Amino acid sequence: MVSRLPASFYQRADVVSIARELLGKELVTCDTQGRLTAGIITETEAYDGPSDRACHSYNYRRTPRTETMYQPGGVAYVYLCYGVYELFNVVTHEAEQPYAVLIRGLEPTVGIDLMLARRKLKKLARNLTSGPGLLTQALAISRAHNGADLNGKTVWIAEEGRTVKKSEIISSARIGVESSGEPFASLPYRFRIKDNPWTSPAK
DNA sequence: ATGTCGATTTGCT
DNA sequence: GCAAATCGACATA
Repeated sequence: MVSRLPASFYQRADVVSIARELLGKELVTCDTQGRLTAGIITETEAYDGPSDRACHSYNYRRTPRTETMYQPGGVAYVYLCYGVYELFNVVTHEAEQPYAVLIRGLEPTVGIDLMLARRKLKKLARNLTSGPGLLTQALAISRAHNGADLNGKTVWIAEEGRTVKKSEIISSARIGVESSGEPFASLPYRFRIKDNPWTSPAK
């Protein structure tokens, strides 16, 4: 909850390693009223920059939306998906190298009542934070956070969380990227904590 | 200017 | 199981 991952963690070149290492870390937000909400990261996906056709920055595509991905690692990339849901990513690598990790699932830890209220749910269940478009609602993350420094005061990722052994990491193909064609659609860039129920429902 | 499609989720059939 | 919601990016005109 307290000690934030240093910029050096995000600015490494290997986005796949970072996606794996983010499992077990704690994603925290602090809203305008100073209320904290957080959860352990249970599921991630790596987007391998210009060489990855499933990535928004494929072939160095540069638009108002993708501009954030070109910032130095350690900032948030939040974009609107299907015109409806805001998805939260962690920008990695150095400036001008557009790589990112999508956060797809959280195990709620702090401010559960507030998260339930934001999601308009009665009881604690997987659909509170397990899914990329759901966890942003629960933590009140929006495009206002796009470009936010992950070492700042509104959103950050804490080192303490849970230790995840390599043997506990399940890798598989990413979700919703079939149309990117092979080999991109089959790359094992989706990572989950084994046997953790707080992972996204999509297969 | 207009049409299609997407790193998703929900609600209804 | 499938369509709707509806913004940003792209292709075509």
